[in-house]
Amino acid sequence: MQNIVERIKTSCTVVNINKSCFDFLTEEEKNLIEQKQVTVEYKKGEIIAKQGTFTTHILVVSEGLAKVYYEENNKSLILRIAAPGSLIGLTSLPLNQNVFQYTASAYINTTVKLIEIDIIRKLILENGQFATAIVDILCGISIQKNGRFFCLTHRQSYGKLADIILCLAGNIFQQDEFDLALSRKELAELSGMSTESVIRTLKHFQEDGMIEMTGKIFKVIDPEGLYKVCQLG
Amino acid sequence: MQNIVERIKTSCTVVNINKSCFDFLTEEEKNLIEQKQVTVEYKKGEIIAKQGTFTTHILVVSEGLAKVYYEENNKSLILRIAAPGSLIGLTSLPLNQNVFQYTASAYINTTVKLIEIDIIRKLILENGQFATAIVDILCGISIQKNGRFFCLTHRQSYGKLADIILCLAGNIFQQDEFDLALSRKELAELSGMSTESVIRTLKHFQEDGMIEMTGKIFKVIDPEGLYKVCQLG
DNA sequence: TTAAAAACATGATTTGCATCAATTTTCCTG
DNA sequence: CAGGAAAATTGATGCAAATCATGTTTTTAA
Repeated sequence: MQNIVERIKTSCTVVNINKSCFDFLTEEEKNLIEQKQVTVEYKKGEIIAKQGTFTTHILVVSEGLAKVYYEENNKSLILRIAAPGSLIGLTSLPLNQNVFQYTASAYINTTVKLIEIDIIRKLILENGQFATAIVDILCGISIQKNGRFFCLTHRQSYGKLADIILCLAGNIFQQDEFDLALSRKELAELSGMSTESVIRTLKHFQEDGMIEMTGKIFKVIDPEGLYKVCQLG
Repeated sequence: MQNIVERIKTSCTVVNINKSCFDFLTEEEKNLIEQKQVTVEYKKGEIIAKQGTFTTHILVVSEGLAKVYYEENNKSLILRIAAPGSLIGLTSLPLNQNVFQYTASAYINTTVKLIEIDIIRKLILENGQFATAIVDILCGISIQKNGRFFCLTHRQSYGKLADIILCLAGNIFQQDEFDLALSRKELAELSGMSTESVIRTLKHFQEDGMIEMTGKIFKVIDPEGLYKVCQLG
């Protein structure tokens, strides 16, 4: 299963990072960061960063799972899920954009490291390898977002939900069976559909033998089938 | 009018660049680029870069207007409009992502400069100011994409079209009256709706006195009104 | 200059999905 | 462990917008 899910490329909501940008720092630079670094723990549901507030620090998710979403007119759009290793707040790097461009909240209990954004700016200026790594991260987020964008605008409900399920199994939990931390409502928000539709569609998938559910325990039985649903519907 | 449109922030499809990243290069570095630089002219409709092909060069739009779109399953999603000054192909900067992540084609006759991507990579590594400028551009694209993403997923037809019209007037043509180079079909593609719906909605806007149309000559009469439509519908 | 093709327009029909309404189940918390 | 709240479920209804069908105008190219 693991192989299958890995093989299948979904418009996933998570960006996987192979190598941390911090690996490219010198000992001295690492110290500079660690000196001023602060670690904060957030409980499930708490807001980690609020859109529109000043970005004084870049956030590094070290444990847990965060939801990164854009807000406008009391509506929200989930941009991505930040898993351990993800950076939050990079879009505030430009000096004329010194405010969070999105909100981040904790799906589950989440630990975050805070690094002064000016230090990051300084490192980009001074360490080419680090700058390259940051560029790579930004490009990765961009590519992932294109896929998700396409998914939410061009697919219909079955395809959208199938995509999210494959993403959760393949990228977040990385196994075919997992205890879903998200409610149906959150699943709905993630796939851009109504809660009721999510429930009906999940039931359908179960009846077709593509998934199994016992409460919040999910099991993906037929990833290839789900993938086909993505492509068609 | 110019003031009004500038004041109104839309989820616009264009990224405006105040300062070029190339301004941060030394004379020597500029020469390095110009030595190997090639200029190519594309006719209306021609493909400038095709998704999936190897990115050997970064493209700089110097004249004209290009459509940047993501393709999948014979469907396409317009990511942004590249106006003069825009860079195309930055998402291929990561070494493990050496292929165009989207297609670009010319809306109208367009002139493009080709710069070897390895030179750009080298400059990011060596020139911190340049690296910072590239990061800024990537962040700008990201922020713009969030707005567009939200617009296409959370607004309904009236709001989507109003947004695009404001964007065209305010950011691309930068005046209240302009000769629209795009067909209704292209307008539909941009706003993620059917051609017929675009036609009907435009008619509505005209009847409500918000715009005037004579063939392809567009005039925005009531930008505030259109903006309200964005917010509500 | 004329034929063919593309773009524009408008009315009728269909449909995917949200919304609404009403139960049942699960999960907390005092 | 009880009872109140939130979450999950199921069915009925409504609607925005796509699709279909058909006609008109404009553009293009031979």
